Amino acid sequence: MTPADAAGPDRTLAVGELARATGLSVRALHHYDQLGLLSPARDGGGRRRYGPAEVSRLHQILVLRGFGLPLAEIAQLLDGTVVDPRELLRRQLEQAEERIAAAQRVRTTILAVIGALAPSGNALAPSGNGAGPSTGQLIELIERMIIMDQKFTPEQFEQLARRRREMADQLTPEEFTRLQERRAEALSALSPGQLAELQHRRRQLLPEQTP
Amino acid sequence: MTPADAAGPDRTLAVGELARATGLSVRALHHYDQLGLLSPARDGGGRRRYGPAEVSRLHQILVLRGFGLPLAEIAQLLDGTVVDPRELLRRQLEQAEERIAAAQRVRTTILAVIGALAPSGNALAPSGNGAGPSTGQLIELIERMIIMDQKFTPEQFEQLARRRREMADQLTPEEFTRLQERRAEALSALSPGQLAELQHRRRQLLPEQTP
DNA sequence: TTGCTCCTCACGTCACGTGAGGTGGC
DNA sequence: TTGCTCCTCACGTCACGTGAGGTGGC
Repeated sequence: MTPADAAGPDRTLAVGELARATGLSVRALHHYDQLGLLSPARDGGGRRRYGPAEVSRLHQILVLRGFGLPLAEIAQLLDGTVVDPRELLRRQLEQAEERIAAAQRVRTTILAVIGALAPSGNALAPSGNGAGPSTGQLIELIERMIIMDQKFTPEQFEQLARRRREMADQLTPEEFTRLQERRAEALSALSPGQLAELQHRRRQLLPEQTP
Repeated sequence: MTPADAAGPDRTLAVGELARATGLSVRALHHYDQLGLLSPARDGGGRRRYGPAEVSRLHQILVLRGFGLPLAEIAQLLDGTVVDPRELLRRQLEQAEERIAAAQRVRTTILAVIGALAPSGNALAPSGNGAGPSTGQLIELIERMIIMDQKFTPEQFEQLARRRREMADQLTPEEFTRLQERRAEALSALSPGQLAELQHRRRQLLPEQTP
């Protein structure tokens, strides 16, 4: 027994223990080690041993990762190099708000599509009349909902949804297909410039921009 | 001039034109071609030519991609193989709502941190007193905000924020550091089981669960 | 001796980005 | 002849997942 072994109980964790404790994978901890983000000491056999300092640092890593920061930036932050924290907060706030807005647009559109698919009130029934809507019809609907979303207020939108439901009820599948074909033709007849404009408008709606 | 050349004006687009029109990169269109997701015809020189059908299909691809669908699933959908559209809508709705909730938690926390950093009302001033908050202090704050978030109502939270601001004003940097050190010690003194429990609670708050 | 945990390569994933090196049409 | 667009490899990115093959402690 060497003097170094004479200390108290081991307050250190093996990689598997830490993984179980944090819900991370062992591989993730290996990864952090490779990056130099979290490099524990090694025991005689070369096995990783995480002490209080490492546990605490991992703690901080997880907090920052929860904010959506890339690991490289987390490393910079924790090592005190570069980066203005206030600037960082601003950026993360912006990104969070963009994510909220984008996801809300998707949510609104999906809800509208579900509503339009349920003329009799139950869109989620296990296919009462056979196969359910075709993919083509679905995409048609989605596109229309996206266009609707910003041209009308929710009230107008509700009105239109009702009308659309009535119309859809009267269309045969053949008519629906023809409608889609006419639409594809109209689109393909656009000049590149017109197409660019249309796509530009579309892009303004989908990825960014706070409503 | 061969008979095949005698047709009307070319209603077909080169890859670069389509890229400019849609805002996609040429590389992305190449990628879709490789995947078999969108494979245009080729001219004599082997160059891609996108006709009305391809433009229309790309249109649909972009709509579905905007929903967050992986390209592989988009391909299945458009080829009519597999996949129940209603099941898909349900899944995408769930995911959108999870994204909203997660991003809102992050937003709330950041706003609270910014508020706590601004005892004199202006957190974004270009560093009136030198360097701004240290990373350690920032992480301390963030952690506290996360814990606060679910233990208190917004009103209680406001009260605490005020008190915390007063306290922070009275703490010297040395005291702040000591506080953080004590916290790290307390954490490292936890048993793996206790750590697991703590991390489990944390995980329930951060990634999933609708508030 | 049998499990269990640990180790280090090393390739795979996803949706492209980014050159590298070369060809054809205006 | 000079640009511009196009082509096909093919490696890089980000945060790991997933075996592959082998070793050490209870």
